[in-house]
Amino acid sequence: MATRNPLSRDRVLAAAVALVDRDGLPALTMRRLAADLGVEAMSLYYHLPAKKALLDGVVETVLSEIRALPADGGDWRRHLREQFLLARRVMLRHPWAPGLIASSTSVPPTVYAYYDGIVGTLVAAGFSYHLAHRALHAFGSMPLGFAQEIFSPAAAGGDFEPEAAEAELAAMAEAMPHITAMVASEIHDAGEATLGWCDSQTEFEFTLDLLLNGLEQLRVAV
Amino acid sequence: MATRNPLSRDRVLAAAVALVDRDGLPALTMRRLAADLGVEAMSLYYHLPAKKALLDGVVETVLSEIRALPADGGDWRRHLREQFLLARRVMLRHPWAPGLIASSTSVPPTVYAYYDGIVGTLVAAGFSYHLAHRALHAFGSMPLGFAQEIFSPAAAGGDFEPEAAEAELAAMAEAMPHITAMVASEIHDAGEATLGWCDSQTEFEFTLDLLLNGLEQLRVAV
DNA sequence: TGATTCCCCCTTACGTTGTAAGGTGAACCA
DNA sequence: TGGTTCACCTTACAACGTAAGGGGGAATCA
Repeated sequence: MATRNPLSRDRVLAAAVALVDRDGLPALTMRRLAADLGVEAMSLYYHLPAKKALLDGVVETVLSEIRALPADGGDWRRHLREQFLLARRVMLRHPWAPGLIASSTSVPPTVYAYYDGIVGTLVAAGFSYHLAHRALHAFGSMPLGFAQEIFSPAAAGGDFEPEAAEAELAAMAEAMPHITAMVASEIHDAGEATLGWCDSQTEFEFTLDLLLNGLEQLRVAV
Repeated sequence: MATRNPLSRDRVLAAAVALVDRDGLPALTMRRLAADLGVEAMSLYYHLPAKKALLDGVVETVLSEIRALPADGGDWRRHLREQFLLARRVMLRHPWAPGLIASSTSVPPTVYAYYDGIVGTLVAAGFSYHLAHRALHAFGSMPLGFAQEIFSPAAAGGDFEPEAAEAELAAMAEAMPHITAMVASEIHDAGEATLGWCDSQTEFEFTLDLLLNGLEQLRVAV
């Protein structure tokens, strides 16, 4: 029956990513992953030393989808903007990845090389190493395509009005008048293309431009 | 002996926070927590429905340490800056909390009230609701006292040179020349008060001011 | 006072998890 | 041909969260 195709670290990791994409992160157990590969759980340990290594490998696999844009001579802001938005599309394909990346302790080596390119872009644009360093920290996780926000799209936005009774809603409005007014104002002004009331793509780009423009001002101020 | 002091949700949560502060998040199991309280594991289920509720409660307990500053009439930037730095001190007391908060799905109600005060500060300073909304997203997790960065203090910074062989270090320098130069430059310029080469307090304040100043410009531009 | 109820904690047990220890057959190399 | 190595398997264990139900002491009610 078919060819005798032995496992490999890469095949295991690819299957793991596919599994998590399909059934979510909690579904990634050694036994289920092995079953997907037509194998017993302990067989995975020949290719990976432990579950932690599996998770690290999954992170590494997802991050490898982020390709570094070649340096063009143009505006550094435009370049990094495109780079980060490109990374963001990778994260949208694997919505569970930001959480996993944030919880993983070590940073894979490929990420260092990736960040090196960003620093290169900055210094080529006239940034001092000192300011480039600050900029890296200020970007936070944006170079990898996500901003770690407290209000996840699922938690906020959708759940605001649906299942709340009218009395609760009134109490809520009294307890937090400003947020209530803000939501009302935003819903009123929205109207057109916005999907819900929190377009994470728009928020991402807004924050990104805020940082890029702020850094540009610091750059020329020297 | 002593007095017959029954458990309560609050006592359980307080013990849980103490346990995690002492032994780390993975040590928080129902059995260990019960043992700390001189009780059997299943007894906890009388006060909490499940482990998830325990974790939510722990998050809630930590966040309750963050007190909202009373609104003063002064500069909004100064006010929010103090507020966020005050929140940061809470997180420094519980370094595991950011990770737990980020991984928790729902946002406790107290946080909504807290964010309401921030929106109030912004609109009182002349922000439109629209811009205040954007600002909230841009702040990310800073109102709670932390910025989710990829390079954790433990991962980067310290581990850069200690255990690397000279050959590896040279290869690393070749593979990522910009970061290498940046580190060298920063170490050279540091000298004085900075602890290591990544003062997270300084980075936090830098990013915070970058956002505050950028938002101020957008505010007056309208 | 005696009976009942409720509160608070306990014992036992189950399924699932990651993984240590060691076995097994095929392929390969001497 | 006999040993070594590879790739996978079987078995087993400790620790996890938690479902099910028991028990005893205090409070409440007749």
